[in-house]
Amino acid sequence: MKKGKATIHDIAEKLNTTASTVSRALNNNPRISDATKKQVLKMAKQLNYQPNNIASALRSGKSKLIGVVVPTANRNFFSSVVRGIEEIANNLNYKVIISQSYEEYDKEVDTIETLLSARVDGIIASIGKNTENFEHFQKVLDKGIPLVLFDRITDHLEVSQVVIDDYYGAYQTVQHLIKQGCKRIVHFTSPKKINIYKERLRGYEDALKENGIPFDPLLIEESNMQLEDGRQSMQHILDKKIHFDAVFSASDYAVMGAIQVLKEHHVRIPQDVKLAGFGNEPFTTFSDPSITTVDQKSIPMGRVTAETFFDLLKSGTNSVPQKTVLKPELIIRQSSQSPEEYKTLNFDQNDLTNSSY
Amino acid sequence: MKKGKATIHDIAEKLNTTASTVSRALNNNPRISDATKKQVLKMAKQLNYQPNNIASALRSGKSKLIGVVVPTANRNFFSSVVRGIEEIANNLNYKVIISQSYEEYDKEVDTIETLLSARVDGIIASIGKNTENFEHFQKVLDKGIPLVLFDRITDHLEVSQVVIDDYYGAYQTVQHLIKQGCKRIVHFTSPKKINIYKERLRGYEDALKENGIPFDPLLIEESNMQLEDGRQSMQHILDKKIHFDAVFSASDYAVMGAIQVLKEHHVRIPQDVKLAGFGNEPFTTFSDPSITTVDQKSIPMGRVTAETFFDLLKSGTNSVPQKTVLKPELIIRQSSQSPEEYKTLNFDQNDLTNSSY
DNA sequence: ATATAATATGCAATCGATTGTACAAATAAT
DNA sequence: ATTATTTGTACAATCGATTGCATATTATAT
Repeated sequence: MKKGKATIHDIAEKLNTTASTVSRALNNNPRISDATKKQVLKMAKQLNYQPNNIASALRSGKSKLIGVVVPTANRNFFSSVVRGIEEIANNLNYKVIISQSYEEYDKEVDTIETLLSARVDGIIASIGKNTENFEHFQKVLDKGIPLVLFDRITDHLEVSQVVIDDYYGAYQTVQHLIKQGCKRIVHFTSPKKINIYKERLRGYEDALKENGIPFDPLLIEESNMQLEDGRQSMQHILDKKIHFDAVFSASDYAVMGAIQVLKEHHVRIPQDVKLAGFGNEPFTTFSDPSITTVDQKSIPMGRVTAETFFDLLKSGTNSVPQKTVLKPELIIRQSSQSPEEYKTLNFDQNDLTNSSY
Repeated sequence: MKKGKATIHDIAEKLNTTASTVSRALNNNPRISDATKKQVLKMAKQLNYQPNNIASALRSGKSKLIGVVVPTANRNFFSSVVRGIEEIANNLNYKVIISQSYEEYDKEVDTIETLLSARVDGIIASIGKNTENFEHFQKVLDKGIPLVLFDRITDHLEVSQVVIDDYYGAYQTVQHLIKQGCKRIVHFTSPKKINIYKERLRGYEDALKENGIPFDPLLIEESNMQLEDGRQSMQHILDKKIHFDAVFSASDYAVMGAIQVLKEHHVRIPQDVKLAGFGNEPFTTFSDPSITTVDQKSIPMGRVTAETFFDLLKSGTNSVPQKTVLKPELIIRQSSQSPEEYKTLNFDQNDLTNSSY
């Protein structure tokens, strides 16, 4: 029916006024009388007017878009952070463009480029595992475009950051395992020494030290820490007949793999070996046994990240980079302690062929 | 160092030519000589020129943005579809804005509004469970903006759609369970009779009929089909001492819950009860036992959806809506048949307190 | 050599909203 | 009543790229 979309000019014409007045009225500019505002609003509704954000963005230089770069949206942690960010952003009338880097450096660079040319007002990002060069982020900073990093951060940039205390989370977890009587604790970590894995390793080491348990490099398994990697790491430990009584994995996925392998070898969990992961992925609750893990406070992290971002947006780039550290929470489940019903399950113990642990 | 970003005017000035020539050169317009093009490209690089998509969008009416609405990005299926869409879109130099409706009707309406005012060139969506009114989508169609629906569709709109053959997937699964000897097959479905659940139920019914097995309403459990719902449904069946030997759930999450409850009652899987889900969520591979399920061909679905979308974009809205149906794939795992190693696990059978199945 | 066609480039309007400045009307101050 | 002040609107430039049309240049045909 109606032809092209209505513009402020159409509204102005109908009202025998000008576009500038209409614009100001719509933006609730104090210089416009209430009477005119009311008229304009009414006519806008009548004409089914929808503001053209593109035009507005061009003129004002503000797109009201913010780009969020995550390694993958398909991870509870990241999608929850995004949800937290969206919450805040939408309240402020900003829209969020989610881009995935898929842990690929090239994709990440591309994606930043894309967001910049989409003229986002700022960028929130978590760095991919394989990123070792940060020029693309530096470029963002150089252009004076607000940038906030969360979780996967780097020291190579002067930028606001929001992280959890990975050190503390790991430390608490290992302390817990030790309290459960474990002394030979395997640690799954990544060869990529990005901040989160470095910190978790440090927490592991310090907890051992504090309890007078010697650090044994044989207990450290490096991998990409997906499920399959966890399987291989576990298998590797078993094959080498390394004595161990617990596993602390920097990733929930890897610990899941380890559990599978242990089960296949009829190792009892948690009686013979206790395990803990990191991340509180949903499957850790419904795995059998359920998995002790560290919750990363994803939604709060999203909110805090967004708040940091909007502070930055307001204050301009001159403000000093802020680093916020959130406390993670250790969530103790079956895999690291023996609840009653579990003890009654009575797995067949004759099948314990591997006696090295 | 460099002040404001370079524009085509800056390039033109340096080259002693005009913005229009530069614009055409950058867009590889055949009316510009190769020599000039080369010069322009070189100068663009030199000035670190970055096209202003906003300006381009305003003038051309094409934002090169496409909006994708999913109930939640935090589901393997949806994030994979998005990945498929991105693949195609990025190749064509389009960017994807992902929006999540979180299965909330209001959010969905809002999100569509937001995308429209961001002036996306079109929308790809999967409808939330609670959406029963489709005016917001109709509005998109009325504006002549390309719209394609995938997976969660509706008959209330004349719109291009991409789905898998849910009927076929369910039918195959139930046939499989019957071949395994099952005759009393519980079905978990949703009270929301959206297309996918209707079709899966139909497949279930037809498979039974074809095998001369009577349909028993007592075996149908309706819920929201999250993990907890699956637990409750299973518990409900057990409490009512309804005889059954299999569960076919329209959701992987619900079947996971069912498995937990069955285990708690020391029901042996798959010896006593066989189970199958739908969706091929990652956890179905590493659950114990691993879960038979239906793969929804998410990446291909994403690709096909994107292709359908871009066809529509090219041909204009006058083209007839297309419906594409992809074949899903039944993936048989431990939960529905007895592999060798499983038989040797020897769960304690004395604990079978519930003898009603 | 002149007309015709083909090729390459420039001019200027345009997309729709924003905003600094100018101006008119209304109100207040003298 | 006249000037000063406030209040409300209008004018016109602007953001940066695109594009129909005009024009200049070169190549081809006659």
